[in-house]
Amino acid sequence: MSSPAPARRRNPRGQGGLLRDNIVAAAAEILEETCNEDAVSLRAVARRIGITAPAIYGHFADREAVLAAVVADAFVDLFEAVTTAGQGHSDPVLRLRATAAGYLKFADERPGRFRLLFGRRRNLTAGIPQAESVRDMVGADAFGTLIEGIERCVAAGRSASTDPERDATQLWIGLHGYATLRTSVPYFPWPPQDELLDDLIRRAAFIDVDGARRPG
Amino acid sequence: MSSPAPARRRNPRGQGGLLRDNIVAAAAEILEETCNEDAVSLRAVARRIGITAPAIYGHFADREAVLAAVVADAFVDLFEAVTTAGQGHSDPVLRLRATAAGYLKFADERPGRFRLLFGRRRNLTAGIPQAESVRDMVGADAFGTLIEGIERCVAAGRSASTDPERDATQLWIGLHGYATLRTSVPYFPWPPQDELLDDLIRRAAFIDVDGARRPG
DNA sequence: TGTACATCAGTGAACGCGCGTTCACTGATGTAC
DNA sequence: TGTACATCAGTGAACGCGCGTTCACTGATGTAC
Repeated sequence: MSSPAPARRRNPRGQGGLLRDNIVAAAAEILEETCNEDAVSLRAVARRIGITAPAIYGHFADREAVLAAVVADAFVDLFEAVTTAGQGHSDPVLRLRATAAGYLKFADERPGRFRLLFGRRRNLTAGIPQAESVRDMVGADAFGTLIEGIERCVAAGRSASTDPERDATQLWIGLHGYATLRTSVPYFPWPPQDELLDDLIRRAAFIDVDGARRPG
Repeated sequence: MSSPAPARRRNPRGQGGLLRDNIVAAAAEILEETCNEDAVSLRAVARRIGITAPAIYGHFADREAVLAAVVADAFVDLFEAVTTAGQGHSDPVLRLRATAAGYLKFADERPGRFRLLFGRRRNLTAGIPQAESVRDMVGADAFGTLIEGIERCVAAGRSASTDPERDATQLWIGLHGYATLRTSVPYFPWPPQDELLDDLIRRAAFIDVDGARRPG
């Protein structure tokens, strides 16, 4: 694949954590380049940083632990991408729209991480308990951003939603379906993203999107 | 993984095609059991049928060709699952609903094939040209079933859709998003499938689903 | 009906590869005196 | 300020594994005479 990185100066004592970060970052890079989690081998990671593979065992128990660290990072990344995308819009409809676009952007720009998060049913999520309510679910923060976005629209009289949680679920499903399908079925004559996003929001959350885009 | 199959009686001359079918079937089985296309190795396939790996080269150029054959089969399977699911319903709304449920059922019962079809962006779809219109797209048959389903509802005065192609796209996106998310985020408090499916159809195709389920 | 033979489906050994993981080790770094 | 030493981040060789693919081959099968 890639040629080995130049020889690396070894970290000073007590700074082993730096290498740990390098390992996770390198694993994420390989993941993004290959979009294949099986391609993230300890040897490939080591090669990229310029260390030897056994050095990784000073920081992680095994290969699975490295991947788990990448997943944890990716969850944080996704949450940040979604929440920051909506900020800066005072109009609640535009805000919700930007939030939704943030999800699509994450999937587009970090396909490897996106696939890792939502791809093969992993042991990584095996320990996560079935949530009774959205409120106490893992990842509730990110999903809550969608609910909140719809609630703002309702409060502003811009959405006819009577059940923001239910409608947020529909919106998430639509966003995720589009994010997934457009990469796996690229030859489908997809409409422009703007148009499709409007359709999604309009239908999921009972919002007149055109009214927000062309006010007056 | 699995212990080798018992010794196999060799096919009579001219019947080599039988082994070819066995190879594809075994590959599909391994795919379903592991849900991981990288686990479909020629050696594992051979082990399962009770032949040696090099024998596969009499029927396929290489490993990629075996996977391509599985994909081709899976496309046919999906199309059949979707079309047959809707048959037998005279009510157009119930018919559309059953068609949509067929998609979910396929994803649920054949997750390995489903992932292979819509998973990692493959070389397999690299040669497929970008479609200008849905009509001349690869897989237009299966998608056409959705369009047709909506058109029937419109014709029966049960759907307010003014653009069945566009609405079928929304329905597909929703179906796919749900099929994907419910397996990768099983701990989410998903509503019952019936309920969610009604929501999807109602919103995507402007249909009063309750009217069809509780007639009168 | 009997025999020699060509066909070809499938075998078995071997190749070079990258992998996860182990183990004993090295040698630069910081510290104690 | 100088030296001996303990620490520990990282090395290098080795293990056994499964992989895709190649190659020369074998031996049951069907056919020609």
